[in-house]
Amino acid sequence: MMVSGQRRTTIKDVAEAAEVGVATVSRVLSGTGSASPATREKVLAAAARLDYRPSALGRNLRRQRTGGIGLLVPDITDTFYARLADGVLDCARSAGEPVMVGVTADDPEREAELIGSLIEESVERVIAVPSGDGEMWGPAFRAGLGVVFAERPVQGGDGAPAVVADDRSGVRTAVEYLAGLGHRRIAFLARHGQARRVRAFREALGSLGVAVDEELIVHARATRDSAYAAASGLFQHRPDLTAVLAGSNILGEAAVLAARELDLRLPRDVSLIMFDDVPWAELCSPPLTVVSQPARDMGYRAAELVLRETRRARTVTLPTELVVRGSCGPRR
Amino acid sequence: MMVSGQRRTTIKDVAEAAEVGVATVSRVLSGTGSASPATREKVLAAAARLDYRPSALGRNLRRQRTGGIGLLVPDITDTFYARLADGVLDCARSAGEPVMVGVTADDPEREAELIGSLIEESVERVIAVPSGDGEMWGPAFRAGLGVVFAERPVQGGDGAPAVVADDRSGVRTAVEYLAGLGHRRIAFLARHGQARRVRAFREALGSLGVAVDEELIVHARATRDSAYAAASGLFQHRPDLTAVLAGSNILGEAAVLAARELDLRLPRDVSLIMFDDVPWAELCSPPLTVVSQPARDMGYRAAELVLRETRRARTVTLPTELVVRGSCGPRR
DNA sequence: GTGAAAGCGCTAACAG
DNA sequence: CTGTTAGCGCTTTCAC
Repeated sequence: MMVSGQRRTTIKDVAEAAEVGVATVSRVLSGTGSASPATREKVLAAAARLDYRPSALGRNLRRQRTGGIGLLVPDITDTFYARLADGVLDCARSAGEPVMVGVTADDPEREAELIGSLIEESVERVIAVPSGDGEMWGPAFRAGLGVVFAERPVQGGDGAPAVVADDRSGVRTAVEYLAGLGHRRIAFLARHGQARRVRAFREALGSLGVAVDEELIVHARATRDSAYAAASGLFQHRPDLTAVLAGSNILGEAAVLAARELDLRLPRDVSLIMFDDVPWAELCSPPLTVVSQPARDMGYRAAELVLRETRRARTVTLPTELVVRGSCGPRR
Repeated sequence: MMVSGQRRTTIKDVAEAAEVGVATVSRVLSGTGSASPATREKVLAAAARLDYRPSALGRNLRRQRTGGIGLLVPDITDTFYARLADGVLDCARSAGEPVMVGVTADDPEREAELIGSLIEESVERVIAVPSGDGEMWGPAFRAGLGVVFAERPVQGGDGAPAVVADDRSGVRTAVEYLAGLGHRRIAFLARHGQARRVRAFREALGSLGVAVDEELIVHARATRDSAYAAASGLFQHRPDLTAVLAGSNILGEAAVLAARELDLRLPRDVSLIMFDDVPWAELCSPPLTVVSQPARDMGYRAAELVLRETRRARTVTLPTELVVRGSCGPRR
């Protein structure tokens, strides 16, 4: 029977069992250096017999570096970030690296705390969807962290690499499609932190010769409640709008709900395009036209980047695609 | 300008800067033992000035225990598990514990690998949705890991605690509701590993005096493709069924898609109840009647449990609730 | 109240 | 090819 307070099997135990020195065990097990076939066998056998697992703690402390990578997302419940995380996790797993996940709730303060605890854990690589303006990343850079941003680049990001979707082209394509359907009063539901998309929205409108109506650009915080309030408020204050571009799936969901609540029919009364393709977009009534983003790829690429080299700052831009379904119609 | 290869600030640096011994620094910073107000100040000041963060590596190695907790889920992309993870992450954050997340894809082999790497990282507490029959958990128990299972208990689980939803009552309520609507040919779309729910389904049917038709119990693997294949196959092979209970939101999604593809109308041609309430259930057409599960709470409770004491095995069962919307109708 | 010193498990020099 | 040894950063006796 197994007692609860058993000591962990250490490299020393293996060395004794195999009747060799600890260094030899280390060499054999880590594949470094050389060892005679005979000793190699003895060590392997002993290790297997004792069910030995080298302690990452000891190794990391000695080598002065931790393998693990940190992942900071605003909300793991949002399928976009869940898919992003999935990509990161997959890449990390094939590299054998553990991943520490933190949820920032898009709150810079919470983000700073999480960065702090990552540093404390000696995590030296982190992939993050930065909150706010990414103002909390100074300490991280100073601590020598290898950072790759995802979804949103950071302004004064000291040239930290980022993996982002092609917002400009995504927004432009959506707006042009809407304009082609005759729409002129197009609203944009944005989350805080989507400055790039808002800018792209203004640009797209401008190059189409449509005047920008600032009231039609509405911002929400990253919660379902805030999203709903924003969408509902928009529909009520501006019953003259004929189309909406939602900056995220949460905002799209809110828009569908709010429209339904106010008895606005899609696409008869109002057309809707949502950023990010999610499984339910097809199940919705009507099926939603979306700007799909390669969320999983973004995560995977970010992980690849952070595992290689963070020195040379690059920004990887991944393509978006307009997926036309049934939520847009001609201007009423 | 900051060079890249800077050494991490250690307790020794702080000791020197404060002109005290390292032991004193340790005592002050960890709140252990006593120190004179004067030294206390000096130490705190030095630590703040140097922006010192104690290394969890050193601490854990010395104390022979790691704070962190491991979290193993089948699929972080499934909103049920994402919400579960969210609960865990939230609880862990308020306890200041880092969380390492792994995706098992419901594959026992992958699960075993992940368990191994958690042990290697000296993680000593783990929350897991076990894959398969949970046959890979022997080594974990042997290694002295504190394990709490979530969603599914493990049969010979050595009395490891588990936090689960009340499957029996959830299934029974759903089946009774369907039966009350006149349905007799009720199918159950199950994921592998949902043996409890299948059993409950048989029981519920039995106590209602409805014969169990084994062909109406269909199993799928934990992927969207497999779910769709199962749902589609079921509808095609058994056009006589009048109601379906889907064991997960992935299976529910598949059922809606498959039904639509085969031109079966909900709820006219077939009634559908799905396990797990998700945001899109309301957006679906028709809105889906569901058995809601407190996914987030399950995660939170599991984290609380694993952070306290794992010794005394308990199984926490959380209630489910039938949320009636529009996907069920009287037998056609 | 405080400092010196002994390791925790591991790897990388350095001898042999 | 292999064993001995010196730490990595930290906490914790144990003297002072």
